[in-house]
Amino acid sequence: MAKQKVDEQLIIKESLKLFRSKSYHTTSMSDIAKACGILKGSLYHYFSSKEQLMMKVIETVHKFFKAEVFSIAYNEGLDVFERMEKMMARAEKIFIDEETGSVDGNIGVETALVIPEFRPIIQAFFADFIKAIKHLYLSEFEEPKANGLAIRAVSEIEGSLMLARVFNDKKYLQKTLKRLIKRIEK
Amino acid sequence: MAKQKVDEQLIIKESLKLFRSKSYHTTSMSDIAKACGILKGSLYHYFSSKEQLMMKVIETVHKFFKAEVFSIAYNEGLDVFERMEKMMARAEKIFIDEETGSVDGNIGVETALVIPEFRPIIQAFFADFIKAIKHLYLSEFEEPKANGLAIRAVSEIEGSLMLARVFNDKKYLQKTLKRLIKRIEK
Amino acid sequence: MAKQKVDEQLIIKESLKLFRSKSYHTTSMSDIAKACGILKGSLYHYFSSKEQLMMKVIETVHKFFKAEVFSIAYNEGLDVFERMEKMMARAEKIFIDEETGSVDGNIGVETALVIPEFRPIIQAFFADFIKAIKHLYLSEFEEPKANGLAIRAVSEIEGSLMLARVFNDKKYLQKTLKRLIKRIEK
Amino acid sequence: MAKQKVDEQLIIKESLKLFRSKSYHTTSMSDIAKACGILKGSLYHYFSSKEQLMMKVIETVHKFFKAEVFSIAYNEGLDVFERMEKMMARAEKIFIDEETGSVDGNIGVETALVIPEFRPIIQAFFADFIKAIKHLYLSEFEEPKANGLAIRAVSEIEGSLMLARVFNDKKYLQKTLKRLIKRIEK
DNA sequence: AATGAATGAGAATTCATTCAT
DNA sequence: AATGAATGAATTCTCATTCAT
Repeated sequence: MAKQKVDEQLIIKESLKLFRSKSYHTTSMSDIAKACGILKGSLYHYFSSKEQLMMKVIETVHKFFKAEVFSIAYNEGLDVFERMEKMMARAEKIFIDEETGSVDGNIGVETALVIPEFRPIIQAFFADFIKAIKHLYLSEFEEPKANGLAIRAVSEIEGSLMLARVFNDKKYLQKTLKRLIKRIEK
Repeated sequence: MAKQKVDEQLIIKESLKLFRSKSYHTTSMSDIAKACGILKGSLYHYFSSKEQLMMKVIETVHKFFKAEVFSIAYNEGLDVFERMEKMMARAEKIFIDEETGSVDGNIGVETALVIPEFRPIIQAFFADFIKAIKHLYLSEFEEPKANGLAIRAVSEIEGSLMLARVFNDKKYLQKTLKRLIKRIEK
Repeated sequence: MAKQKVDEQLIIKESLKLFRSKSYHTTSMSDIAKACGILKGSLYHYFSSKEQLMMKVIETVHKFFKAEVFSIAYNEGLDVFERMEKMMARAEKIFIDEETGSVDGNIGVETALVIPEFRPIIQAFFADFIKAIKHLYLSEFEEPKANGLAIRAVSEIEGSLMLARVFNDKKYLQKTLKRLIKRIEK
Repeated sequence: MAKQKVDEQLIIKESLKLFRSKSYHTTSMSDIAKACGILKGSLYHYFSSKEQLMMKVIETVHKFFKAEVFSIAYNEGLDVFERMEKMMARAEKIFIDEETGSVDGNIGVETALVIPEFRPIIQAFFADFIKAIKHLYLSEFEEPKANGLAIRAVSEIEGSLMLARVFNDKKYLQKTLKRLIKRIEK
């Protein structure tokens, strides 16, 4: 590791890692500070509270998915099937830790929901997720149908993500992603 | 027998309520004691630790689902469609709080991933869930196919449960359950 | 073990074992109850408090040493050397656990001294210990000298008992006891 | 540097006082914090646990004895008798509280037998104590004899320390120390 | 006598946060 | 910006003791 210049981005990156693997509640500010190579007190120069930090983390994830995953759905240069294929491939890469092969959580959505402040940003994330997939289905289906299919797709992804974590087996997720791609083909 | 204010069952019941609405980590032993009308220390008469208590809670939920939900899948007195219909109806009732209409968290899933001791019991729960649904699919499909469909069904249920919580709208769950019933029909 | 009829004596016996191996402060009433095969609350039928129990334990040890060890010093049927020899042999047997060969503490005198109520009974014990040895020395030495030698002997025994425990090696004690016997011989 | 009320050394010093007068088990972290003028939680800035603190305390005592007492035995500038005399005088000053005149407990000996982590450090302390006295005896006696005499000397010191505490009378210790000095003379 | 549920005070420890330097 | 000492409230857990049955 290079001698890290600590900045907001680094803190968010390290927090995300910890929140994903250990969940929000079992990650302490101390853990985060240690991961960043600074002291606990110094975190408060960048973020006024742990909740604030978490919100920035969720927003960052949201932006990242927007730029790296959801955007693919709107890429006019590819056909619908190609877009779905690419999107699912990208999502897979993000959800599965390249080094360990283990499946990382979605920042512990379940736990996060306990804190009301987090709800709107989590909602925004999933709304965009659904919207992107719906955009693809709209090429083939009418409005209410396309929306339902998108919700179902996101449900399947999130549910299989959970099973993958519970059983410590990325296959659960991978099969779902493949199935979703095929479903477009028809 | 001595003066008896509470018993194991009451503590488990109150803990379950709290764990479902507030999550494991944000529920303190103090909260539980208060809900039971006893003092913190008295809880340790019944359960040697918070983790122990949580395990009993998960086991209780597991047993309850076995008796009240999964068992329906094996009821030879009904046809396969009726069984699925009944099962989903029963699950719906359990997942949705009758009084508030809000969707409760799926106890422990989050913690299972953080506290290793919980993992096996959570796995057992989902294994039984998948098995029950697979049993229904086996009337129509061969072994590997039936298993895949069951995993997919559980994924959809869990994923839509999550969306229902995120958006505070039970419809997400209800639509999924209905869809699963219809899927059998065909 | 035969089905123990619980009585004061049994409780004292089991407490002594625990206090000697684990010390007063790290032995809980629960530990004692368990060792006796009864419930915590039942202990209070026999002893009004943990301190009360400890006092009875010390007194019992005192009486036991009086009857089994110190009395030997006053046995006119033996010569002084024989008495010392027998006394030390008896003490050795008591201090060293026959089964494990490990050296048991003196009910944790150090710890016990923290509680003022225990002091007089502990003093009485050591006063009698010194008196018995002094009685032997009086056959050869005058009053102040005999007393000094006895105090020194008890110091050596207690000090080497401590070293034996610290180094987990009964040799420290055994050598001291042998030396004390030889010292009489001259 | 930040606002500084206490430092590691102060905490160790205050802990030592308390452990010596009240023993490890009856001294709470709260007691220590109070003695240092800080809050309980702040102690954990300096020591990660009570056991850790105790270990540092024992080590500090050990170092102190090494520098202030045991070192005297190796002082080539003095003859053997002078060294023993000085060493015993120094030890006396340490064992007897100057203000109260009472004999303080020998920190940790009791706990060493109950908390396994402490045993090695307590053993190291006594090994060094024996070694120092043995060094003096080696000027007059051969190897095995010198060792035996040193062990005996330490036994006498520790045993009389205990009697001094039991009878609340420093004479027990003082006489032993004097006797040990005289024993060299001959 | 015995039970065992309940108490209530107190233990060690954790942690988000503040703030003087 | 950064430090790191200090806070103070909360957390899990322990334990001697009480008492209705």
